Amino acid sequence: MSTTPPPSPATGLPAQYRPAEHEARVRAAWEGSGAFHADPGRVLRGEAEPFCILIPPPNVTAALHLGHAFNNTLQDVLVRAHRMMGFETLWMPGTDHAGIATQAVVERRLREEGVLKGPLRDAMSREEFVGRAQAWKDEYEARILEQLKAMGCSCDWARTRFTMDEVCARAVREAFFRLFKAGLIYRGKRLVNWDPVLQTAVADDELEDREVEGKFYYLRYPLVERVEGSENPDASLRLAKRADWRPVEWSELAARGYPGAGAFPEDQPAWVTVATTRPETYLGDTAVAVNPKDPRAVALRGLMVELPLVGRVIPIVEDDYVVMPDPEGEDPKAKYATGFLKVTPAHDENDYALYQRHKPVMDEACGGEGRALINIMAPDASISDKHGWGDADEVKNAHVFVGRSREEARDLVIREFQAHEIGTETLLERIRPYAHTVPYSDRSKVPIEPWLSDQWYVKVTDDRLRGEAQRALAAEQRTSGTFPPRTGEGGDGGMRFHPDRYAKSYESWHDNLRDWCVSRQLWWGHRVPVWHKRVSLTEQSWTKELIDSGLDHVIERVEGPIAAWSDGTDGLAVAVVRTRDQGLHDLSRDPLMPVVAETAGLYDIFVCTLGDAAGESLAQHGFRRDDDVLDTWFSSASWPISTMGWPEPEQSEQTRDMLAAFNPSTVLCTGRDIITLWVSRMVMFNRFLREGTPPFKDVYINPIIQDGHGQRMSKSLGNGVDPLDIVHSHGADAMRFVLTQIATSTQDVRMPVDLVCPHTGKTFEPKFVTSPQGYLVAAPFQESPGDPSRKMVSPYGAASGVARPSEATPLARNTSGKFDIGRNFCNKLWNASRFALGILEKAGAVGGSGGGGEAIDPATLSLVDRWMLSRVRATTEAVAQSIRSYHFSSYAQAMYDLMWRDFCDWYLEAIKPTVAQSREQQAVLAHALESIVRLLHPLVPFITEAIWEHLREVETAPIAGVTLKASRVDGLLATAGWPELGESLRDEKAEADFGRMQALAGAIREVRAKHQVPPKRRIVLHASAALAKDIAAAGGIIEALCTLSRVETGPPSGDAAAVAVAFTFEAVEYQLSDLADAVDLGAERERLEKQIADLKKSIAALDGRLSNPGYVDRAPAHLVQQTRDERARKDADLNAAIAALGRLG
RNA sequence: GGGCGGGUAGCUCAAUCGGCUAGAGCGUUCGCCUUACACGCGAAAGGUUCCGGGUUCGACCCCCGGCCUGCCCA
Repeated sequence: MSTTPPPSPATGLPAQYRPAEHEARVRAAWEGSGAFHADPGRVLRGEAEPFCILIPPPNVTAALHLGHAFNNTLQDVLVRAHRMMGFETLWMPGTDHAGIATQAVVERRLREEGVLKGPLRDAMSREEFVGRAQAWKDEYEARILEQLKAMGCSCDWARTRFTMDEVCARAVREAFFRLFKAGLIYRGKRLVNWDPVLQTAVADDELEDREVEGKFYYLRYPLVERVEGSENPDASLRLAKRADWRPVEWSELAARGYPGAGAFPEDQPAWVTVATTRPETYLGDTAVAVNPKDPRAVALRGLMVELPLVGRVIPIVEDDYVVMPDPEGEDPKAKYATGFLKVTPAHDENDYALYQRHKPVMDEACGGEGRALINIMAPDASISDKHGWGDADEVKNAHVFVGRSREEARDLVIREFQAHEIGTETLLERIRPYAHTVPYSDRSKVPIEPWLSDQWYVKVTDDRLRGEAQRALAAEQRTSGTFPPRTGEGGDGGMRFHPDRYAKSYESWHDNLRDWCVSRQLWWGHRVPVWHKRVSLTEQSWTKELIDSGLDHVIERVEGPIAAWSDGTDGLAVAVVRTRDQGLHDLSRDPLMPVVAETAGLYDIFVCTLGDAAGESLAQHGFRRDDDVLDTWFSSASWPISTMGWPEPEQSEQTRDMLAAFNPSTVLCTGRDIITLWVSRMVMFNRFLREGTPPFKDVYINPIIQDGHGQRMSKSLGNGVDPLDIVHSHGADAMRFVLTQIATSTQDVRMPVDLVCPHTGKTFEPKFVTSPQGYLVAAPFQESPGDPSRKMVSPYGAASGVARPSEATPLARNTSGKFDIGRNFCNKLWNASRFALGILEKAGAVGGSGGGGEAIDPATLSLVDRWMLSRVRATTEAVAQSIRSYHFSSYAQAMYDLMWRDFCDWYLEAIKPTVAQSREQQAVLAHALESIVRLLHPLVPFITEAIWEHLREVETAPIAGVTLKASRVDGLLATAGWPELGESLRDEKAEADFGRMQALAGAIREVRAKHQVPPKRRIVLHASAALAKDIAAAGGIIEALCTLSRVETGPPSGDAAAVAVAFTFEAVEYQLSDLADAVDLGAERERLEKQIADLKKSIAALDGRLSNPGYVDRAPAHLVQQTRDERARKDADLNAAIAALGRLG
């Protein structure tokens, strides 16, 4: 049960809203009530429409920053609004294990603690490490959930998930299994981004490019030619005897028409010069490439190149990828190029691509299929002949390099090239400095090694995945037709992006999709559920071999090219067997059984199981489980269904009926970088695994929060602001209001950040420094403003680990003046409510005495009351529209205007003299305030709930057309009804009439201000009979708003006339008197002269428009008429002002 | 290299379909502790809508070219 607030009289409320006094109490009431717990039964029984958001699970590497606060605030705004609107609302919370990122931070912590010195794998067991990571996860999960709760997020906390918990793990296992069974997961040997420290593949988005002052090394490779008549019995050039090759001399090149050959000594051996930034990789070179347009290319045809020192003979291939040299040119590549490219396909992406184009000739030279891919490195990036370098024993001098690190090997290669000669020259031609970008691992901060390795791939390019993702897009958002037509499955066209321009990003991503490497060489993650054994199979013996391998019970069920079977123990597991990846062809089309003569041999058999029991039985027969874990995005892709208990939601009370009620969910809210990483994959998985159902109907892409320097806030940069700091300095509601207000559809948001001095509590702008990654960040140590002897640690200092807070140098909190608007807004709301409650209390409307009775007919109300109700009605409609279209900023802005401008500035001021006596006005006041508080609740839930504790006690007469449904749970505002104001409350006449009164008040106030009339001084308005009648009809509001003592008809007379001032309103001149004991004529003249000048200027502009025949003839008639009316009004105003000035003399 | 944004008051941002004297908040200036709120109230000043062309009766908005800037993808 919720904690009941003390029923303090509203008049006793403090004059300032202090968030800390309310947030904990309100939060406890919410959490105790179960108000946020969704009931799928209501959806399935048709009692309520579902509204569902899945949280983008924050990763557990670090606490949340303002960017997350932003994203989650917007989700909560949607969720709270729809809950009040009567939807059965589910906001599914949870966190993400973030495999590599978490493993990296946990490793870093272990190293800081001194637990870890050398490589992780030598220091502890997998189980021990996972335990450590689990502890980290527990710590940060708790912090993150606490942050979300402190922000007011109304998640269904009882259903909180973690991507590695049992429920999610079950779904991930099933998803992998079904994809595997469908032939959509395969094993491939590819170049990956290899992190040699963490020793895992990393994704492209886990890289950062760094500008490096490197060097270009120019290496001379001797040209050779096959000795005529030599026979190579092996057909393998690699194995060719030394005697089979002879050096080519410059004179021969000259004879072949090689440009420039004449400049070299005729009888000396000739070479080509390759330029490289990574000379150590030359050990893996398997070709030299030249551009076919290069004039030297023709002369080189038929020749080969011998790799110096190691002696491998490799072909020269022609490829237009090669940059032609241009020493004088602008392009730095051409400027530094020699026109010859060393090709190291196993250690460079571009070279790998080039190899694909020249595979036959390169493989042949190296001795067969796939042999030109020579991997010369171990997983730690040291030079090794154990990972695919097959000819290290055959070539000369190779072993001097083995065992060296990348850096040592580079130096050694250079020294060797310097020490050896070709003819009269050294093999090293020259070294030039060269600035270039090198990809570094975001996690371990070392250069990435493109590395050839066996990995698991999801065949996302298959139509069952990519096609489904493309067809999910709403028809009107599609622009390209490059994907196959619809398959007729449900869910096509069900998904829409907001703002819609992001649909294009989504589309083009899929157009250029490549298969997705899902294995990671980590310990923290979902372990790949595949068991492996290498088996020798021949046509005669394959059945026996498989039986010996423990696959006996499956043999009879083998059908077709892809074999699948039930394991017979738990009735669940099915497995698929695949052949070994011999080359680089598509494995999924490679039949295993039956074995035929040409495929007989060694096979790698991979078995995927659903349950571990099957795995254990395989293990007994020598199968070994894959060590790798899955890419985090694999489990993220399952998030929409794993959280709801797929594949067996009925197994637990928590997940029962959830999929049926809430999949697809309503909207996903996320950042635009996530479209490619996550959105696409969720769509593929959800549609593949649930018969075409998309995971969500809408995708809302929120802007990005930048710091004061325009840099994106991020965990890894360390420039993030803890939302709890803002909650501390401004309150959760102030933060939420401002975050909503800045969520426009076009712009990212800049958020200048200050520090709060922990010694003095003062806010100040920190000193900034450039971080090692090149970003502008608050210096780790800061000085207290005004007292440099007192120091503190900045949040960046703490996050980056550069500085550790202590008692003497405590951690400073962040804040930002941006949130003042929200704080002020809350304070305004608080005081308006306090004031209104005080009035209602005095009138006896609090506590059940003033309610009931006949509904008030709005038509009988005073002008200001009708106006207020009309404004509330209009805003309710505008806000609903803003929410429907995800225009968060306009929601906040509409509420700001309604609460502050309309309700406080005009309505409350206008009713002050009358409300105490008018029960009708009290009813309007109560209904208007209550509507505003309800409309504001999704934006500022704490303060509105705190006000509601008092407001819900108010009872006044009902107003026809206003429906404010009661709270559904524990009397909480969070479950109260969204205000419903009927069309009957629309009152355009009241809005127009009140608008006139506002303009009149403005005119009078301007005179008061110009003449510096003391605010309390009551003055006299001399109006025409007609205006006096309108003022009277408005019910005394002009008198209140302008501090008038009275309204007189007719001009001032006697003494009053001498100190009266004229002003114009609606082109008629009126007078104000009793402004002061004497009027400052100079000020009055100045005021009128300025007014005349302004009027003349706008009349000239209007005349210009009207004198344009094109405008009068072609513009819509009503606009032309409008302009003419405007012109007439201005003219009358002008005449009145001139007359007034004339009278001043 | 391809794609998508942004450039509007000193600052941060609005401006619906091409049509109001281009609007807010902060800051500034002037006057006020007016019995809800100084985290407030009243008033004011402040604009070559990045530059150059074009379409149009009319352009912050549409088209072309350029400059600056941010992001996504390769």
